[in-house]
Amino acid sequence: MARRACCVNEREKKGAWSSEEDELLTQFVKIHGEGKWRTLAEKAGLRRSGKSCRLRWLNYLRPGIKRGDFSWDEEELILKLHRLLGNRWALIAGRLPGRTDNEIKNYWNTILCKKVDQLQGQTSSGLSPSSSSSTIRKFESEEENNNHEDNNIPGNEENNVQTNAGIDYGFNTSDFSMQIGVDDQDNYDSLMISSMEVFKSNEVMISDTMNFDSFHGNYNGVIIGGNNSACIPVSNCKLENEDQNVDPLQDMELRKIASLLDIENEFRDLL
DNA sequence: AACTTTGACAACCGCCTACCG
DNA sequence: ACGGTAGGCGGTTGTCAAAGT
Repeated sequence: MARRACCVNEREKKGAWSSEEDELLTQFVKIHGEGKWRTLAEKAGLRRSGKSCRLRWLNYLRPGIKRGDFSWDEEELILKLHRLLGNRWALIAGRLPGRTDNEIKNYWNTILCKKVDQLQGQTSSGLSPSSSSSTIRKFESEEENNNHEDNNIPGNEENNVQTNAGIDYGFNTSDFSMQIGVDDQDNYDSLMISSMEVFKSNEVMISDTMNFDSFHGNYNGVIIGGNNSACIPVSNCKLENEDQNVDPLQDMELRKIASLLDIENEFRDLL
């Protein structure tokens, strides 16, 4: 269903928040609580969209937000979780107390992905061609994308479209690291997906919510790999004094993913 | 000193799902 | 069942300060 752009309002202010606006929002949330952001914005006299208020509160004004540099432990944990979860920043943030998904995403995009690239550069000689970053690319064009779409579940119609229990890996075709590693489009054995180099399964179920746009179904002999994860040395680490107050649903999902990928042992300390 | 480039990060945008009437 | 809204999420952009030339 097509949706109109929400919160389109000529009167709405955009751009950086002033300290006065921050104060207004903080006071109002303290009194009335979170939620109903649009009405909250109106009642507080803020010329901001509900979304903008929510974002500002969750990312900057909310109590307990940790600011400043990431510690080495946090960095390691992000690398490890990213390897497990891909770009699921909200899930990753759930494991780093005081850090927001936006902050982690920014940190990854500006710092960590470069480090990972460097690591891969140092170790690329030991990588299979399919797992080196050079083989990871965006779809070059809409046409190319459509070509894959046309071959959605190649030669496998009767086995196709096996959705499962809502497992959502959150990848999509705009994920820079996703590729279909096939020259011959009938050969999907080398299907490559970011961040899960060790993904080996005889029957991988991909849910409708995977946002692949063009890929749904069971794939035999799928190997999942990606430039973000290859050769990252991941030591077992835990944050010092880590508050383990983790959302049980997130916890379950982590377990589910690790189990599906058959990498529970590697991530045991996180689960 | 002036200009350009780069890095960091706050904020926005568009899409999605859940929920409600 | 359907349509509209709110909230959530990830990708992307805009902005500004620092670094480089």
